[in-house]
Amino acid sequence: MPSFQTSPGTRDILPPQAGRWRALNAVFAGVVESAGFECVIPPMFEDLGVFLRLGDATDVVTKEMYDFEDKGGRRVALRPEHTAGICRSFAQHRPTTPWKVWYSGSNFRYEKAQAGRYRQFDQVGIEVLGSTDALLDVEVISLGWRFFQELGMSSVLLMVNSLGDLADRERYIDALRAYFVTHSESLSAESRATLERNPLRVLDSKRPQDKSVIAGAPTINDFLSDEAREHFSLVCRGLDQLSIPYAVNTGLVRGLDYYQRTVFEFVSTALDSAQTAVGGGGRYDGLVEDLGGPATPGVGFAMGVDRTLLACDAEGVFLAGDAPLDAFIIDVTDGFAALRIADRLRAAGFRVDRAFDGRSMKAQMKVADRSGAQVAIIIGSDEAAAHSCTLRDLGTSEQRLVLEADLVENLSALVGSRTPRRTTS
RNA sequence: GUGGGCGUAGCUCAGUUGGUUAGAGCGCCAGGUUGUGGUCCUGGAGGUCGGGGGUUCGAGACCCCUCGUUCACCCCA
Repeated sequence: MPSFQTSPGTRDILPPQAGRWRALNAVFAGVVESAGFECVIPPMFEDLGVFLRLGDATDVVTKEMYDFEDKGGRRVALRPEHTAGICRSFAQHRPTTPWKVWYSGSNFRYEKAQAGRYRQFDQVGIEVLGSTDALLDVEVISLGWRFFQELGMSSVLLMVNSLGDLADRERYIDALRAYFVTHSESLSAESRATLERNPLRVLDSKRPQDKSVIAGAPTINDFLSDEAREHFSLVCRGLDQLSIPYAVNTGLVRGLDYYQRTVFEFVSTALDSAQTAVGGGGRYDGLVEDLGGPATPGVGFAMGVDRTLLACDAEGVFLAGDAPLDAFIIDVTDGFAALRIADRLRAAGFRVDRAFDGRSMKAQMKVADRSGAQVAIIIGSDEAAAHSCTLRDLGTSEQRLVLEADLVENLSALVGSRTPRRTTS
């Protein structure tokens, strides 16, 4: 057992899995940049106060925050999500609206790890600040949908709901509390405790005992203002226009307090663990103001990278790996030819690796084979004497002798031409 | 934070009611093939059996503690 290993809830993303993460990020960036979103990179930690706006009744704030005092006596916290930091950033820099940004990075929550849930977890997401347009909600949702489509997933379901405006929501919470209180003897002990803190969360209970009580609970529908109802109706009509399938789920409440009006969640039916939500988001019109900025509406989503890849595994899709090598150089002389040729071919734009430690030709050939390279470039004493090398196609096993001076041309013929890398000389 | 399962080689796992030097497959290294990979054959390296304590003549196995991991709850991506 080594002296050190990863801390609980964290892990090393090793190749080839790490290559898949980068590929997923690339797919995401491609989707959202096609809609005019630009990348933003906020800090990983912020003043604790930024995150306290997520809601003092939420677990994210009350027990999962990775907070600490730094050497200057500041109370800071590792971000548990990106949205609050991005709203703080907006309030600080006041960019022109609508501000359409995307991000990719780690978040931190002090929870006990389980399938699809880690203390350090990655999300990709988008936020739009400065517009109340319901069709913007649709655009945001549609980009999330397209992301899963481009990964090749077919197990993703979209659930939408409206939490109404602040006043609607408060009236609803009151009604919900009153209802649950009168039925509290039928509720589980856990749900009774939840009821004290946040009646909305009781709707999320997965305990069978609570099912019937929840089924009879008042729904948010009856409490929506005319404006909120119209907004939600536009969202649904927009999704219809794009032929994006969805289900209205009046029990969908989301875990953070800042949501208003539209909320949505993407769940994967391919996941059989307890965590099936691969992403979610909604509208948060009061958050920027809460953080001391101008009253600014906002809408966005975050997708869990880990869970999305788990769902891809379960579906057997998006099995992207790292790009293979073009060539592997085998030098059984003094190694200088490999050194020289590798440098030249890389400058010419090829992906090239080689062996070290003066191993036997057989050993180097095995490494070349495992590397996935298409071509082996072999330099033995005969080739070295003739300023040449043997090009062996590892797929067909055909090989021929070429002059070192003609190497780029001959390799191009086998693996295709490449664009030379930029040099300063 | 609470509860259950599991910790034996790099990986996946065997290991009988406690009984000699702890095994297999895959992977890795070397050789067969002194200039050629993917197949095959042979050999080799690699383990304080998660850690600590206890029971016993004797513990990988049994007991306690601890750490880690995993699944679930809480909650969430």
